[in-house]
Amino acid sequence: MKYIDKLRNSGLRPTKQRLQICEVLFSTEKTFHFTINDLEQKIKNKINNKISLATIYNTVHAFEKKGYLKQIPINSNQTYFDTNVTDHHHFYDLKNEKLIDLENSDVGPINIKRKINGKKIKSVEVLVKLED
Amino acid sequence: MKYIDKLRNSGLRPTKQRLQICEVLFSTEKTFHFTINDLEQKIKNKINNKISLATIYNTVHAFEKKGYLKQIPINSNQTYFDTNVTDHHHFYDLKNEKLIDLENSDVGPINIKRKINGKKIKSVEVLVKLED
DNA sequence: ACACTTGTTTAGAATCATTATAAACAGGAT
DNA sequence: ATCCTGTTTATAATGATTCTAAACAAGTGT
Repeated sequence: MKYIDKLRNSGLRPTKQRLQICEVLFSTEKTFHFTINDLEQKIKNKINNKISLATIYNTVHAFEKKGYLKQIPINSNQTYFDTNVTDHHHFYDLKNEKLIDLENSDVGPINIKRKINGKKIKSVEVLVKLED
Repeated sequence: MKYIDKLRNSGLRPTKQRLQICEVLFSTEKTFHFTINDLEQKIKNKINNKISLATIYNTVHAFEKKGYLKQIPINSNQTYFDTNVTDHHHFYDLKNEKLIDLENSDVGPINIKRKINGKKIKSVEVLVKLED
């Protein structure tokens, strides 16, 4: 079962709650953006039972650390996550405060010419802010 | 006096406190990154007298709206601002939680091929995360 | 110079996302 | 089944940001 692998890989035991979180995050083909609150709501809707915020934060952060989720760099009062962990970027519509995926092919290769001593590049993320 | 213009342009009256904030933000040739707390400290050091946080937030946000300051899109518990409002990008060193400027010429032109109906691009920002 | 209106500053309270706590509970190895 | 250790939970603590409302200052008109 792939959820169990994801959890074990993230250093987490496969508990009932965590499997339910996985179900919400990873069962659909379509990827999506979410905040912790969005996720809490989705879980409440899907199963008929709430999972405490502490558990949700905990699990999401473990997945993020292992690369099963990505944080989207944006200044907002809430942290946004993405279930799409492939290399890609985002539009951010300032008026609606909505994120839109931007495929890598829509941006073209980004070649960072400068090097920082002793550091390697973990990710390159482009945020395109939109206004009316 | 250019500070007065910046303030008036941002819809703010040039008060003593706001001029002092301007002095800290815009008097040096060298640009810098800061959080609201950093700024509060800098002000305390520069003048011998504190300015209330409400005033600092207020002024910084007005400047940001007018483009005299830029928010740096990054997920952190604090919001980062940049006095460098030219087109440029950032490295973010995950270990030290430090930002480093990345000149446009070190990234090369970024051409966003996809268009969103009725929206125009306000900014394109690249964040390069660094690890050891 | 004075008074008046309206914008500003301030300290402190309120809010809200996130993190910490510690007690009850559950996995899973033996 | 037992035991050890990790997990869940409700709730409290934290900390950045925003709100509030009272004291104050700018700028205008007299």
